[in-house]
Amino acid sequence: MAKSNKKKPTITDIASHANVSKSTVSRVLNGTTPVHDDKRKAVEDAMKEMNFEPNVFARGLASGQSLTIGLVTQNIGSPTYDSIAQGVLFSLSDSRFSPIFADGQWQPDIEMKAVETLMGRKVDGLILVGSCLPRQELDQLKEALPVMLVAQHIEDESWRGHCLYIDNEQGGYDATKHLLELGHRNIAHITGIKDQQDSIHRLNGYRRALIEAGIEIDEGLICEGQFDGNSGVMAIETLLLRGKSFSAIFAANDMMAFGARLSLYRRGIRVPEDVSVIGFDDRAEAAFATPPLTTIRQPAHEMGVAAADALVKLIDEKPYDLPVFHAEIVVRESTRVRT
Amino acid sequence: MAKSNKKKPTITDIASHANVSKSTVSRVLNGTTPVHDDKRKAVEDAMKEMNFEPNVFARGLASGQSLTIGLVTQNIGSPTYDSIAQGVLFSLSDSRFSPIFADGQWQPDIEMKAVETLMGRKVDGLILVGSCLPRQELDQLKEALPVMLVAQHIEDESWRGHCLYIDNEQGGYDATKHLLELGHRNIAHITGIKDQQDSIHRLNGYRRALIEAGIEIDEGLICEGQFDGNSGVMAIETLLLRGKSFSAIFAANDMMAFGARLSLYRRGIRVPEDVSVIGFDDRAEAAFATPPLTTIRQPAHEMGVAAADALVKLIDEKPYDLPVFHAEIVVRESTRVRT
DNA sequence: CTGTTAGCGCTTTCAA
DNA sequence: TTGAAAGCGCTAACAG
Repeated sequence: MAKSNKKKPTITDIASHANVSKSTVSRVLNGTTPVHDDKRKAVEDAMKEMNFEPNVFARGLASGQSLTIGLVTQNIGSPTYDSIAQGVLFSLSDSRFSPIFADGQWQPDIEMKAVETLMGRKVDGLILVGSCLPRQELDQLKEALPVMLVAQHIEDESWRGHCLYIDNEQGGYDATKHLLELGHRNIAHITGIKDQQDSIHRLNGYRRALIEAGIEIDEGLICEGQFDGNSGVMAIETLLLRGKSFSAIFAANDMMAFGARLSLYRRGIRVPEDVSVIGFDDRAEAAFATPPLTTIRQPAHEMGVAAADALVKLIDEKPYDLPVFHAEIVVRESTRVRT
Repeated sequence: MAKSNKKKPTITDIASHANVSKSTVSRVLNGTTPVHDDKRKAVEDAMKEMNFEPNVFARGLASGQSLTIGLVTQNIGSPTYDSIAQGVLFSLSDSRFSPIFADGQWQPDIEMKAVETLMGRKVDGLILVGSCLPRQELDQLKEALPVMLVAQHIEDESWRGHCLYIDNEQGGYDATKHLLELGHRNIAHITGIKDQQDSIHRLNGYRRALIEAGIEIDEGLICEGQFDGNSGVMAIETLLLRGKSFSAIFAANDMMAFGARLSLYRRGIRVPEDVSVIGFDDRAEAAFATPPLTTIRQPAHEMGVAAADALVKLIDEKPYDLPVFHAEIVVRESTRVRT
């Protein structure tokens, strides 16, 4: 494509070139109404020949559809969410929709602004990844346009089919169970951001596994983290300060697991010989940590793809069903039998 | 915002409400022509009161401007590029432009398609991060609309002010120099993807530092990698297979450094006691690796911000100047004096 | 199945 | 400075 030596052709040009009316051109463009094969052919040829591309704005103005979908993330550049976004992009890349991004930065008011920007651009649908918006706002949004929630679960009939998530409770349970099966009894847990859904569920899973195993929960073994590397480091310090002894740690995400592992390393506490460590997320680095980190993998990319697919179906008012996603444990070398 | 109980107001509504013509409303909206203060006030009040938002499509159709900028990345979800994208989003979030994304996946033809999609949406400007397009295509693009290149440097007068990059050669030089200053003489290098600009420059920096230090370059100490964790692992194997001895490694990015470190760990070769390792990027995990990784930091976020700022200025035909970015070394614990 | 006819909401001459 | 009027390119009734 060079600089436009000729003006871009419009449907009017195509119409006259193909000896039909604008409407007919529009019809073959949108497939809204049957068109005779010969006319269709003529139009298609003309479009090809003249290198026609419909004008998005004219279309949007006339139809009210924008052929864009809005993607709201929290803290772009963060672990799992990136992969989800990636999946969304991937899926959308061969649909007729284009994505527009906005970031909520984990703050409801910023997220609201982001959503409004997107709505201002008349997106045909919205994908919210890890939204922080209050339930009420979400309900209103869903009322206004097709919405998919990713990495979030609203337990209400009205949201059925609009939420895509993994069972974090189960993930937390599996992680803890794995440690239990290796013979560990004193298992510490570094939680995620307090009050955050994922954190709570993972913690609950931890509790359930322990209780099922008949182990009394020692609240002193539970440390609050912030999902970042530093809180992993701090957590170990806290644990040690509390004088707690433990032979295994379940961190609510990989970054904190890395931090914890570093803190142990600094103190000469070996992983996994002295302490087993398990994370959550399976970031790219997990497989190359020393030792490679056992963790819970979220099928983030797949979730992104599924979310986008579902949203497009939703917009088109076609039926769809949401695949069920499971977190799966990836056993590597940071966990081992208690000695 | 609830379900639209009322239709959204248009400038016509505002006009009648404020007792002026549509044109006047348009003028205060765009500030294209002076408007009397009292009329302006009336219009602004009406807009506020009726909660007016201009329709993007009508605007785009009438003006030809879309108020969107296209962001083309390679392999979203990858290290530095993410942060750049993040910076772009950040900067754009309080401009009048919204970003649209597309991914090139490191493949010129896919990237070209991505660009075309974006152009189809009439973006007002384009930011290409680590583009793979041939020079000729890029020239044509720049001819057609405002373009900023990030993480790429075209040395030509015509591209001055359109490229944002760090000096990778200098980064490679600094990394190697650091190792040299610690007394290392046998320094291995794991390169990035062959023929990729960044890789080449980092390699050149490595060479220059060695030559300056009067060390003859041993091609056997240079291993080709792919920027991923695995190639780091492989590189060490190759090096060992070649029977090369080395006391330090400069990996062209952090992921490969992690891989290399893991491979050494598996063999009981200690870092940094036996071998020093330095990476490039300063990913979030680098600070929490065991031991924390010495690396070269790219100010990715800042570059994204700068690129977006510059592009907006470019679109508005305002003057701007590009800040100069430097890679800086972050010394942590994976490198130490040769013993 | 196809053409005609109105707009969609805004910008932009052109006069006044 | 302001208003009137003519589209921007396309979709969507409405007849035929």
